[in-house]
Amino acid sequence: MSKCEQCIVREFSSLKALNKEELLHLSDCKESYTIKKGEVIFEEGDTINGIYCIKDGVCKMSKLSANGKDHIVKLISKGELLGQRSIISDEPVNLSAVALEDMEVCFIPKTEIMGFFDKNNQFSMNVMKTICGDLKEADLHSVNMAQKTVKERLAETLLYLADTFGKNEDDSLKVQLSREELASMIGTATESCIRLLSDFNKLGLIELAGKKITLKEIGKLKKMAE
Amino acid sequence: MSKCEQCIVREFSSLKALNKEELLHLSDCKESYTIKKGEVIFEEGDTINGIYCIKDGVCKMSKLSANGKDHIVKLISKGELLGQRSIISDEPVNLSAVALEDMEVCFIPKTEIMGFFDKNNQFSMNVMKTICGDLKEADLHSVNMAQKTVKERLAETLLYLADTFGKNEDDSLKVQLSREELASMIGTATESCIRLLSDFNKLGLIELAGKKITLKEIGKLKKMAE
DNA sequence: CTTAAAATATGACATTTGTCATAATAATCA
DNA sequence: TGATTATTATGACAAATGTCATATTTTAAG
Repeated sequence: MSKCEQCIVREFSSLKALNKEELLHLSDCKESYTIKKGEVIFEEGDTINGIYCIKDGVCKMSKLSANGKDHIVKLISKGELLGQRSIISDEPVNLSAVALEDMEVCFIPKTEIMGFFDKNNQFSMNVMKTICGDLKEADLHSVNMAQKTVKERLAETLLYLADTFGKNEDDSLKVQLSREELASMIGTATESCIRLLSDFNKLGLIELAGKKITLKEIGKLKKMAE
Repeated sequence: MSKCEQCIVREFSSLKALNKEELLHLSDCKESYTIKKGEVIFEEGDTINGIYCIKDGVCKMSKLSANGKDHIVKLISKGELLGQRSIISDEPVNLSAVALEDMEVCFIPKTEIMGFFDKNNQFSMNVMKTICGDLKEADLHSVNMAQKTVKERLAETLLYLADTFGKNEDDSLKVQLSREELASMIGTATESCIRLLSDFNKLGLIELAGKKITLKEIGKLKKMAE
């Protein structure tokens, strides 16, 4: 079993507040998993008994809307914790988590986390700050959904994907989403998303090669996203 | 100066975790204000040096979108705390707060709040739970904005207003929003909002009398909101 | 009370977006 | 490899929504 003390990823999450003793204890009770692309980590409504620390890979967090469509609320990647809200609120999770690539995660039992909350004030503050950041993001996201056009949202999302998850050597976006997934992120019909990507392509803003998307005119895309 | 110890509103917020000693101290350093309808409590980008505890009244929390329109993200009323996110993140506020009715609020300095975080674990947990609840709401809100039609969002919002803020003796909604404000909540043009209200009115789902809106067919509205 | 200003309402029309059909391409599997 | 299926792409059209013009009503100011 790998040691949490030597795990670099820990430094990027609230867990950085833990001391040596706490880390040793954590190493003993955490469980490491490998999750294959497409696999479900948990589903909306599930009761989870701990949180997941993402060591590697990206997953989508989505919610089923009333009309039966899946809406991707956000993407989560290396260094982030999954399921904090559910544990703190003591409620089932309200979003589903599905791996977009092969992932490495560690599961930390609820009891352990609650212990940290109890004894490590800095950890609590870190978690609180993270959730506050999430809340700010979420509010901004609502406004964008409500006020921006589909075209603006697509441009914005492409830029976000490039900024957050980076590019391959050939300059194409690292996270590969299907058109359906991309549509579900920006909140539109798959066909509309495809059509707009085509338009962007024809305008020379992006380049399409199968599933690969390459941003060509960052400046113009930024202008387009307003 | 009123005593926090005897304030009933406190029982509805995270502040319920405070003990007698803490409440006495709080009474000394808090400041009570009256805010008139339409007055600004703070604006997006302001640095605030504490949080506001709403004793009475309702205010709107809004964000300016890129196209210059104000979008109302949520309404806050009696018993809620304002500005927690900003204080915890140590950042300017990201939403503006404007009174929709005359309000009574208490201002609690940041130092005081930070002290509670430090010494009162239950208070911290309460705040965390509140923010987690807000986050869940915000995510749901995003999905609704992205997936529901304007009509559905209007029906939903009317029901929300009735549920959350109640009705007057004549059965009309207690919180009075202008058509423009209502439009800005559901994320649509003012004219579209007016038009749909007219439609609802003609269908007998609601009744319009000036600014007053009365819900007539709750069941049908619920079905409409999906 | 009268008048000006703001808010609400409605029509006409343009634009955006969704839906359904179908074709073209890519991915998967026997 | 070839056949089958899923994904991507595009056209045609319908529905939803936004915009602008202009009444009508309500509210506020003098």
